[in-house]
Amino acid sequence: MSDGRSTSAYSGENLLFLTDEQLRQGIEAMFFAYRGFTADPDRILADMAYGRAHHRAIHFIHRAPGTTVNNLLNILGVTKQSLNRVLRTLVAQGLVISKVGKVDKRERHLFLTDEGSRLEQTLSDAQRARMRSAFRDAGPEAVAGFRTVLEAMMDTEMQRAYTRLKETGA
Amino acid sequence: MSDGRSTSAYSGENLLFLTDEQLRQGIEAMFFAYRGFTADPDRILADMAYGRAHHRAIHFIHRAPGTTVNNLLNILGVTKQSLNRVLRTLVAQGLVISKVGKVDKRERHLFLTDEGSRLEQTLSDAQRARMRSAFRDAGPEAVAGFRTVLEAMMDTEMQRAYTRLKETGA
DNA sequence: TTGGAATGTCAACAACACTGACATATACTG
DNA sequence: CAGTATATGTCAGTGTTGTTGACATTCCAA
Repeated sequence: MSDGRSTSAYSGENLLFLTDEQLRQGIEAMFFAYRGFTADPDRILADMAYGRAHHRAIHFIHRAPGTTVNNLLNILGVTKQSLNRVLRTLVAQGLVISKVGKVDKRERHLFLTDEGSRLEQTLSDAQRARMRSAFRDAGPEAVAGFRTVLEAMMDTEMQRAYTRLKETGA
Repeated sequence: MSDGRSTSAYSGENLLFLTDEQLRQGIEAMFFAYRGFTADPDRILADMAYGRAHHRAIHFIHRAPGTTVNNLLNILGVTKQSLNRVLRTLVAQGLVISKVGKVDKRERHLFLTDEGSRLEQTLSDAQRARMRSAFRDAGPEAVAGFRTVLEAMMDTEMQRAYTRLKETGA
């Protein structure tokens, strides 16, 4: 499976960007960048009783208000027990409200309260500030490439979820 | 702090890629892509008694054989207690050996055993396969942009660590 | 020799994930 | 209506990974 430098044997095309060394640099770049990506919200959350899991829930409830628990479960890719633990605290602290569905009363639709929205703003401002700085430094072409590679790296189900959210937001 | 659509007010330049909506898509792309990025090694490790922390330690020991514990600590960004727990199991299971330093006997230099190297191969083959597929689908220009944005997203200390590793491997 | 640096170890704890089992309410289907 | 399926919530137990704090050991250097 390991190519070594065999990829450079492809004659006409320039496939040097697919050498093992290039791939490894990509892997390490993902690792270090993801640390930076989560660092700012993590710092904010550390002072409160919340963690990264709360941030994720709040983010996607903000993004798709009225989403059901099941929908959120699929997006976040965790078990219902794990999500429920997070949601329970968020509801108890008054950051999220859970409304029984009108057409299907088994479903719970999730919304941020004003306080929940405020926290979402604070967290996403911090995260966006870093993303904005990185985007600005890199320029539009680099950003387009960044998005192309990330989309190609997702599992297909997540590509669908991502695309659905993208279209919602536009 | 929140720009709204104010970024589009910049007259001459095309800064539409810096709107809040674009930034949010970037944030979500990072989230979903990182899941894909770790999914394959995680599946392999789930069958063993190891987790993602073991993978990271093995990766960087492979990358820089003979690295000291302290050096690894800085790269991984965890406490020595947390790393020590991982290293202890890896040494106990015979995947890693820890050699007392020659010039400074306080230091421990870390190396993979043959078995450790085999596991590293298995894990990195899986991770590289996904990265290779994503890179190939996206093309060289996109890959260059991907790397540019990720580097801009790192903390400065991590940029240094990343660059140092990059130069080592080249 | 004293102080500081590097490392290791023990203990306690928290966040966040997992599985498995079970409860409840609702909806659909035959 | 009876039976099954779905959506959600909850309890109990477990594992990985991270954290602090405290303390011992070893070694180098002033």
